[in-house]
Amino acid sequence: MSSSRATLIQVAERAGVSLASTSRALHGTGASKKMVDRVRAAAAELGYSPDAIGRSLRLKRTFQVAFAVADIGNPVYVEMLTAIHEVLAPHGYRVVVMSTGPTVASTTDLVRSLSSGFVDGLIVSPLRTDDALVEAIRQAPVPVVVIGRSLEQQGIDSVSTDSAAGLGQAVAHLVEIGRRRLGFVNGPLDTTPGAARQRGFDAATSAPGFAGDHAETERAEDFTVAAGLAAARRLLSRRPAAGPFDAVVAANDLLAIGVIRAARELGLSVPGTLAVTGMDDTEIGRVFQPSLTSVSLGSAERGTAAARLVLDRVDDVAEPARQIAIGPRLFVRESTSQEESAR
Amino acid sequence: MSSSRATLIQVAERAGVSLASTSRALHGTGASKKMVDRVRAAAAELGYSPDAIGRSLRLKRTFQVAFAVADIGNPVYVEMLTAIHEVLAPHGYRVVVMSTGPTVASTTDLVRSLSSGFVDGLIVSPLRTDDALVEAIRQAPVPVVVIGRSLEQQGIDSVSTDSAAGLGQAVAHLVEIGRRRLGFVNGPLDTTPGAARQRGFDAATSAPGFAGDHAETERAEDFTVAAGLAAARRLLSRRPAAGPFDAVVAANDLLAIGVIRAARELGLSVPGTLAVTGMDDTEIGRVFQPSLTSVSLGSAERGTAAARLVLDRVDDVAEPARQIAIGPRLFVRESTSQEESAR
DNA sequence: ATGAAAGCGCTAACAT
DNA sequence: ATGTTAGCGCTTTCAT
Repeated sequence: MSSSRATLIQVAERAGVSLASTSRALHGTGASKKMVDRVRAAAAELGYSPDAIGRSLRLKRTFQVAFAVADIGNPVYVEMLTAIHEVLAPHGYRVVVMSTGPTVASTTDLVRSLSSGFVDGLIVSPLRTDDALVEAIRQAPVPVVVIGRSLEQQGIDSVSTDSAAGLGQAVAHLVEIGRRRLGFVNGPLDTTPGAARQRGFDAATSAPGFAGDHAETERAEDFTVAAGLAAARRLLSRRPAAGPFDAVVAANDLLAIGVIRAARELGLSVPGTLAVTGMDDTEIGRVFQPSLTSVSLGSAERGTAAARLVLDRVDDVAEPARQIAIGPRLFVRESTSQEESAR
Repeated sequence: MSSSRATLIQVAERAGVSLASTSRALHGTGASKKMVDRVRAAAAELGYSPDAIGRSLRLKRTFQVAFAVADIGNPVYVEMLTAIHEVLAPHGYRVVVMSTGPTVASTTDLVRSLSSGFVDGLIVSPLRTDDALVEAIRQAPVPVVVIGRSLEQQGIDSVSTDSAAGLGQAVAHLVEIGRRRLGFVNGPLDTTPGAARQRGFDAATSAPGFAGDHAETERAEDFTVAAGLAAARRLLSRRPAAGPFDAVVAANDLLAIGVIRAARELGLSVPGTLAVTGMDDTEIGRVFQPSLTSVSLGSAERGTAAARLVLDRVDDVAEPARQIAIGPRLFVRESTSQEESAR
């Protein structure tokens, strides 16, 4: 750790020119070649590097964008973060990771804290949403992009996906491979994804064309492996009149892994006796044994889209709110394949 | 998004008092109750919230700490990030995530960029280290804490772990459960962890007390599942004179998962025919099937320790460099247990 | 093309 | 206890 750093004034003195010329020379805006050389040399001698804070104060820009999520441990958010970073870094933006906590109130507080002005924009993926949060977002002093639910109506930029339709794809696939008695392990219903996925499952299994014999939901406390394991134990211990479950749809990959572990405990082979699908198409699901059939909701694409929206918004504040939708897409893997290689 | 925000001057005008009194009243330092009430009221009316940039410029503190890693997708770093966040957030610090890229040069650049002064400290976990990086860290204008290799000699705060010893624990365990022909799937040797783990494996398998019959290394391109799969295919296709491998030590959990997938391809049961150990004790390893025997290097603890070091350093710059070591610890799970429940 | 000077929002030293 | 004022490092208008 060295002593305090050189300022622009010191560079100016060293070069024997004015402060203004020094600034201009370093930015290459309207300065003679001679001036530029002279100033550059002085800056190099002093090991000068511009101060981000002074610059921000003057420009009223911090070159920082925050990404706020409930749980950075969830692989979905990590994927989004990586994608966001890739879009923003080339534009000179740093990404600040913030933890919201699971409640709406804590998320709302965080959005309100933006008024301290340490970021130029925010990308937030709230697990739960209410009117207060929506209002806080509208009042926010910097652009906010929401990943999760469409809030175009409310005049908020958002990137959404149709997880209900995604659930339909999973159900359709299971029926197509001959499964008839479906269980659904969902997360908490009061969360945005939980509610959407429940709607999707209910719609798919109550549609006129549904060829299955039975459909039943069990709710996990949380979108985690442990909660999925517990929920699956409860679900699989029940014996529907139509016969034992031959497939379980899980609301995300972590829950699906919990389901598979529960199946193994009960001596049910996957996918032989029990086919299992996940959602989010995570790396962990892809490398799991058996690898997980999963509905991709385009985590990386959503991150990319959100980052682009923020970038646009930072430049042009006036445009009307935009909404970008990323379609779900099913990837079939071992956990629903009849011809899985023997263990 | 509302219009521009109220400043302290505006609050002062509204309250009809001086700027200084306003600042003091809001901080509760030496102001009468009357003054405090008056100012608070004015602030509330205007919806005032302090500007982080103005404050930073004056205090020469940003209340930000950066965490720089090569690959935020690696679960180890996510665990560290979570731990760092938990320590720093209560102290009012935000955490900025930065991506270094895999090379030393890019990491060195990043450390040098600190001179722009947008953070009060840096926690960095470099995959590779060289003299230039060490020098850049010493020259850095803010405290830097290194997670990975002990750099106490160089006067740099660091949090290390003894992964070589950890490898010894894995080898000892395998020998103890009767395995005699060990393969080692390591990552790149020119990385800090790769080199340390190689030393650990070599030391453990060439020690006088080593009861095994054979020990051989195969190097993966990278510390990932895909690289582990490829390396394991190469390793397992070889037939040592002493007989086929009955155990593989992997340099981390991701590689171990790759090894298990390769074993399955080749029809080798794990742990029956082939016992496999990982390292890092990640969530993904714990929920994998079979769950992974793994050497914990205390990712969360290292993150916590690093965050505390930065915090101390921000307050007191003068203290001599400190080095904190977190001991490795073996967790035995299904991938090396003889009595694994049948699939 | 160059220089002088204002001012971004805040805190703290100094004066009253 | 309260007010006045300087100044953190930078960019940019304005004048030359």
